[in-house]
Amino acid sequence: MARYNAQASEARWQAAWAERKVFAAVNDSAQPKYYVLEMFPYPSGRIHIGHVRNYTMGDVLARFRRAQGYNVLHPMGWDAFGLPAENAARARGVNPRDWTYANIAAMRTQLQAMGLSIDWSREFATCDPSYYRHQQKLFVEFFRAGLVYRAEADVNWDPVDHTVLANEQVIEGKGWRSGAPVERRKLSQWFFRITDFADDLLSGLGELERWPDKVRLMQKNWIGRSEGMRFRFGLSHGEDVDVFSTRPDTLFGASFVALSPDHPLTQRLAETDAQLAQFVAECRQLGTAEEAIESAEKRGYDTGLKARHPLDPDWELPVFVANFVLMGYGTGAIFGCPAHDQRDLEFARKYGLPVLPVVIPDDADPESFSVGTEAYVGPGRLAHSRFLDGLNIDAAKAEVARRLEEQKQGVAVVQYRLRDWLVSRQRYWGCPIPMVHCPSCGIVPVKDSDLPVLLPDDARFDTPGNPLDHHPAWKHVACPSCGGEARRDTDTLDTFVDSSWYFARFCDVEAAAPLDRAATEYWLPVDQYIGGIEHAILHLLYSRFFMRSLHRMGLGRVDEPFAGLFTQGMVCHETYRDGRGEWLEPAEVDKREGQAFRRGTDEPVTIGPSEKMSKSKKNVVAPEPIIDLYGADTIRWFMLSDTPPERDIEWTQTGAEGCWRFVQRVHRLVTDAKGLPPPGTPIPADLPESAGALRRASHRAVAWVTEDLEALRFNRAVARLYELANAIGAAPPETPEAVQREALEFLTKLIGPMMPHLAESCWQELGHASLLAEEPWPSADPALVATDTITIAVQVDGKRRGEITIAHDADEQTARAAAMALEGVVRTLGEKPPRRVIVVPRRIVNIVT
RNA sequence: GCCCAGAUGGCGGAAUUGGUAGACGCACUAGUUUCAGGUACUAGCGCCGCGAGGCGUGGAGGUUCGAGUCCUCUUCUGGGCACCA
Repeated sequence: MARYNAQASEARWQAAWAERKVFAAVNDSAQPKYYVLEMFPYPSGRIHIGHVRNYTMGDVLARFRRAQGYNVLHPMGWDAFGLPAENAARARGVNPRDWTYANIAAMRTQLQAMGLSIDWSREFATCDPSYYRHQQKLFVEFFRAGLVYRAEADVNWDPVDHTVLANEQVIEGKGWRSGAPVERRKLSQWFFRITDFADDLLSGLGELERWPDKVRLMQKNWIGRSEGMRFRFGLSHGEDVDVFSTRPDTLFGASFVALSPDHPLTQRLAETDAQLAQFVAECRQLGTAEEAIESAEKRGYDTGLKARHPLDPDWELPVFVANFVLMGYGTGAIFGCPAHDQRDLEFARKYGLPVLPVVIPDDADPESFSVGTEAYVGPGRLAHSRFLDGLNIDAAKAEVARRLEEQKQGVAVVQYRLRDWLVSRQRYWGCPIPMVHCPSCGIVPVKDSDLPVLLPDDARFDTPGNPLDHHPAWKHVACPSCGGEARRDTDTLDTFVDSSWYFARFCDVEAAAPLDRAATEYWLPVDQYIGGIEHAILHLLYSRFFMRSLHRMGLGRVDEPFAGLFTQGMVCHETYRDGRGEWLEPAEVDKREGQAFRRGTDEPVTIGPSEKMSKSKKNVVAPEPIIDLYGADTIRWFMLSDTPPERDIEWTQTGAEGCWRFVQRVHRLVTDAKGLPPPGTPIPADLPESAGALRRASHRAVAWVTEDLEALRFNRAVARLYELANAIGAAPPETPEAVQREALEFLTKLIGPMMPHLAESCWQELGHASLLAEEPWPSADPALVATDTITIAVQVDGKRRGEITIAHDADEQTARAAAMALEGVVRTLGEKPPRRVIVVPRRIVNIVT
């Protein structure tokens, strides 16, 4: 019998699907819609095995929902702007655009070889001018709506490469490429006003029921909402300083006020205080360079100023500048309450400041309770706090708030950790910011009719810094407003902007406006979004912000872009090292009798733990050779098998071989079936007893696999399909052919979303002229899913002593009688009469002595 | 340091959500087929024990007729945030 030829089959069915445009989504359909999207890839040049897992999962869902009758949108695009293209240009002199589009072409071919049910007519890359022109248009809209603004900001500046670095690109205080110590510089930069939506982004998380709790929690922490008070201390030299605190209840435990080294008052004081200036400079240096390494020691500088306590004008507190007070949070100044804040405590101990507990645990004595090296942050009642004494924390906060607000000294505020989103990048390969700086008119947006602002083709990459800024002509333009000489903004947008709305563009890629209202309102939100956990905060938060902004600007109505989110695990592999400790690639290793050797030799190799695939450890497995050897269906099946999709999966050669064997086995089950009746033959009414088992197994498989796919439990669906294949293989030869046909058709349809090429071949083998991809999902007969007899366990005192098989609707008496008659039960009970018999219908019988 | 998640055979994992622990796959063992390798097929496969039986879901307690599942404490592993007042 001919083996299944995956290569021939896969090419053939891919062509058939393409020819009939099976996967084209229609924008006006009476069917319910289903939008499934995997996070689009960066065109690095080749797909890796993580992509294979990601896109396989999305494809299973897309095919499954399509078979269920949904109008499915399953598009693909390219997150095509970014640093690697520019680095390639610098290193090898290639044009970033040529490099990117060549990579896209290569990866498209590879993805298509996987047989994904993608509507390729909607493909675009974010570096297409036809995409980024709309993004520029949106930027102008954001600008007009006041949602984007320009401000001075401290940035990470690489003095060798002459560019701003993202925080992630600063490693131990040094530029990741140049190795030069990063400087902090104040530069004028563009910001998106994401903090405008802080509360909305936070409360919206509550409705995202089909998001992992973990991601919602991470976003919640990132937004970092704190309720507290901002209030004013009068200073001895006549100025005021505002502080923020979440614990105004501890105000009578205050022993100092501390300013950030970057606080404006600090700056002013430093102008006339050389020692302070020196201290501030030291803090700055520590700021970026050492922060990550050392969990910095608390250091302070006593300014000599005194602060008047807001609730007692006769009480003076020393004013310090302290290295642990951040300018970027709250007001950049705090009051220190050492007994109830760990940082304040460390600071107070170092500088000999008082430590007065004012919140006492309920079981402690206010007079003797003291704080040693651990600040007390638990619940309790106020003490040593005058009119607050005896109150609980919440009541004390309320009372302090009432008094300070009455005195106009303070106000209750909500503080967020979230900062506005800095989107300027001094890079070439990104979306140009469509703004013009005019000496007389200021900042003026480029006219709509002049969009897109195209990247110049003749930029040079042989000097450090921003190629757009260096370009001799590009930045010189006429002011859109007055027509005078002006200068383009030479920065490009953070690539996270590109990915903050691409899913909305997929709804109508031809639209003349950035977004087509009707199309986005039909398709959005994305019903199921699938991608890596590494985007849990930034990309997902930015996209949520974008949709809210578009709503506010009247360009959309959907606030939450992704109704369902699934974060899949990574693909891992064992690591190998030779005797000298050098890493070896999997292809350099042979395994025999559980030992590993360098291929073709007896030199032993040490097997290390399974880890995320990385070039440095050489444990990378490329998908192409696997697809060439076994076909796409085998690698898809592997990715879905065994490991739950949210966990890391380990790639193993033996596992892949097992999947390949199953491909062959399914094909054999179908081609070996002899004398099947024609498609559509009804099942005979009077089935022999022996046929019932296969029918029930088939219908149960349909029910269970459907359930599992709806819940994205692919590994369980795979296990059910093995069971069905086993049941078909084990069916007695006299099983009626119509029942065999039903079982084989179910098997074929159920594997369809996972191994679509094999399934098409089987479908054809079973005598069908149609494409399986256009066939509806099967449905199970509930009567056949339920069993008529069930086997339940019988326990004596909680220990299993046997099992009984009874009718599924057997009454308690029958179950009890059957249980009591069991040999094991009789023997265990002996002479003892049971005290109690617990019968849980369809579950268990437990006899208690 | 703070927050979150997890721990089940040699391995990946399943367990109808408090009711037969180990489905399904991988690996392994024995046998059949084959010149041989592979494939395919049959049987076995948590641990101890010849057996009856006993033990068993990181560890220690607890609730319950009954706990992998619930509660308390604890150990380890992974992840996120990191001076956020």
